[in-house]
Amino acid sequence: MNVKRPRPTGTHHGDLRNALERAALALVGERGPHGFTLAEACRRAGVSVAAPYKHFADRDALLVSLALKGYAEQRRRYQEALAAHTDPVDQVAAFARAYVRFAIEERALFDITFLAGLDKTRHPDLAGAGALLHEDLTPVIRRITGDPDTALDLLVHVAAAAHGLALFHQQDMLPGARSAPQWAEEQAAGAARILAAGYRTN
Amino acid sequence: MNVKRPRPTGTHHGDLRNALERAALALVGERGPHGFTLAEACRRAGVSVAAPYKHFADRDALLVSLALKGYAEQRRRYQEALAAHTDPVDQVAAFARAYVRFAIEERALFDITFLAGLDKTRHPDLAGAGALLHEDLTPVIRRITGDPDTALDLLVHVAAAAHGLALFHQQDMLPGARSAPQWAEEQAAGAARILAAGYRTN
DNA sequence: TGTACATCAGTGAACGCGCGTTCACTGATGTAC
DNA sequence: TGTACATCAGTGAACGCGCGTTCACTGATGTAC
Repeated sequence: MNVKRPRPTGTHHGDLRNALERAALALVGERGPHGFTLAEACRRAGVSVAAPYKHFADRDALLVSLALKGYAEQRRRYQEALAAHTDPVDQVAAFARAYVRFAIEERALFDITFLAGLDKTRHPDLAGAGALLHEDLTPVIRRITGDPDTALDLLVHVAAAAHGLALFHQQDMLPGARSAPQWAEEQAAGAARILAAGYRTN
Repeated sequence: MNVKRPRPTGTHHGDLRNALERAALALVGERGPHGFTLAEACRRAGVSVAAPYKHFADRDALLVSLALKGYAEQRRRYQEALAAHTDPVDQVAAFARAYVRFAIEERALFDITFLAGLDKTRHPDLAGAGALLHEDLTPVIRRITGDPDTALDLLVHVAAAAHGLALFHQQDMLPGARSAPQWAEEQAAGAARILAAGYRTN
């Protein structure tokens, strides 16, 4: 029962596609949004540099595959956050918190979806996956402010605040106790509440 | 009177340091935060690849020099924004607008200061320059909410919202009319006002 | 159950590329006399 | 004003490196009979 046998059955890896994706995530986690190279991922998967081309068209295709997983995971988390509340302001706050939490807990996925510089015009699937997130959120925001136009404004504000807090946290730009992950999450929820309240009274 | 002579006086360029920095800015503007290479900058400055080492210790040193200029320009803009108003909420709104405007008008400088992945622990000057920005802003925020701790919270919220809006704009993630630069600026100011009001009533 | 065979996930060597950096050098510049 | 000279900003050739991608190949796998 050798669990970590390097090559389970002869020359066939058996799970190379996943192994490469895992290696890519690890690389981005260690080295930042642009830290992934095919060659290093192969090294870590214990495989020759030509092997990935049996599973991915090219280097970018592997990143796109991960970006799609990133969008799916985000969507799952946001839907869960929305479902946990009934009051729309609570829902928006929970979304903002979930946004920052995703950026922290799944930093590599977050980096790939937002900071790896993937060209969305060359990979239309990505644009579609991003649009889905938007669709899930708009009905919630509409309950806060009726006008669809200002509703979108509020959504952008909340997402921007969460995004900014996530990046500030990630880049260690927050001083002292504010560098804790919970602080960033908490503040994203707080900012979302204030913004929602501001839009409600308008 | 040949104004654009490629090499004004013999083998001496005369203004190579600046020419390299300008080429680097152009590269980052065209290719993104990681688009700068020493070799390409040399090509554009019409100079051999060894020439930069007479002016910069290495590749990173050139970027650091530009980052410092980026911080200085930001500071100039924020001080100007603050000086144009007396009411602290107006000042915070003007700061947020100036933040987004800097990101748009001086995109390459913005990218280098925030997205090029310069290691601040290896370049302490950068950390110091960032701290200066913080120092200029805290007295203004203190006038909105007396408690220094919540004042810092508000500052982080406003900066985060502006940062997020700037990045969303830069990455073309804002739909339709919202993709205009003025919209992003306007919304940053609006978000700052709402956040400031929220903290005031707390 | 045993054998022949098509499939296809891997190998390993090679390619061209652009990069950052180093080196001995050269020749224009500005200064001292 | 003219000349000798130290300085130093440039050259150009070379280096080693890691990268993405291609290619003919090999050998284990699972299937048909």
